[in-house]
Amino acid sequence: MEGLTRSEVAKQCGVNIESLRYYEKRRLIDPPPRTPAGYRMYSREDAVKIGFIKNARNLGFTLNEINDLMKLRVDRKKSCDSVLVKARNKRKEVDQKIRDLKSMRKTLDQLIGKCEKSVLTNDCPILSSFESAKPGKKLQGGDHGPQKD
Amino acid sequence: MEGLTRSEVAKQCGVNIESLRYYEKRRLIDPPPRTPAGYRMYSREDAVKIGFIKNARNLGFTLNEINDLMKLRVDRKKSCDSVLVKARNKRKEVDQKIRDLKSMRKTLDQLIGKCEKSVLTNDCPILSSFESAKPGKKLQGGDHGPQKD
DNA sequence: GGTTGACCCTGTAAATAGTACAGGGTTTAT
DNA sequence: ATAAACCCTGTACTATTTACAGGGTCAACC
Repeated sequence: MEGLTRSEVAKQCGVNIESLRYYEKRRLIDPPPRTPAGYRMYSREDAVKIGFIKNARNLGFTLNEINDLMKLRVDRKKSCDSVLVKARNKRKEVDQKIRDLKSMRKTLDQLIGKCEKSVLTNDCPILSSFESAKPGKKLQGGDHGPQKD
Repeated sequence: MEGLTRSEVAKQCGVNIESLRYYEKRRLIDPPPRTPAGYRMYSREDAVKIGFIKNARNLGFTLNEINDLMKLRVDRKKSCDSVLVKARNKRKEVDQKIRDLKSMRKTLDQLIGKCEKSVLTNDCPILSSFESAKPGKKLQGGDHGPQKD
């Protein structure tokens, strides 16, 4: 019987053992086949999927969004259109996240630089990391409301 | 009485009204002063802080991590050393997140490209987004266990 | 002054994501 | 055969966020 046990997958992917059961319950992964004793046996593809989930979660995607991401594939049955729309939206989100993180990194670098030169600052410089969400500026039309499928 | 009400801050920062109470309970923000009737009145700095929290959450930081980030400042009282260590660690985390997101963006671009050309395929290209977490490769010594402060 | 609607307060409960644990079975090794 | 290290299930807990019920306050309008 080829396959990986729960703890093996968990170790390789850096997730908690229990999360695997949770992802199964949430239907992010298919229920893996079992050994005669009832032990789950994960395939290599399962492990890849789980690694992906772990990373995407770490980047702030919800499980629902991750499910969407994983369903993004070019399917013979459907036209590409819905996939394209979703992929482009995700791309925009990812792009914004990168910009925000770069901004944060820049701020951290400045802080580190000051620290190395022992320049004292009592205010918290990192708070000004995000130009995009600075309050006091009215957002025009940029409604960040709940995103639907 | 100068200040912003709960709903004003929530609107400006793009957070749910109720989150403000939660952040107060979790001590990420100081309890704001109240009007005679007991209404919370947030300062501009509160709003900046809340906007920061919102963004950092969106990037996958936990509230505890965000609290750490907000406490990063060069203080007369303490030596810079601990700040330096923390800032550098955060920088590393941020850097890794950027790398992961870039990898994801690349995959999305490939998917979009395929989709635009209507190249039909049934496997899910997005799963290969994260080279950094590819299972099947033994991590040597790189224990990604729980990160401590 | 009274009423209405939009706001605020509190406490509590739900939903999502993840973890922990109890009570028990299985595998492996000695 | 017995101990250690796994696995199973169900359940219950944390963290973060959101929703709701029951009630008070404010501004406007008649």
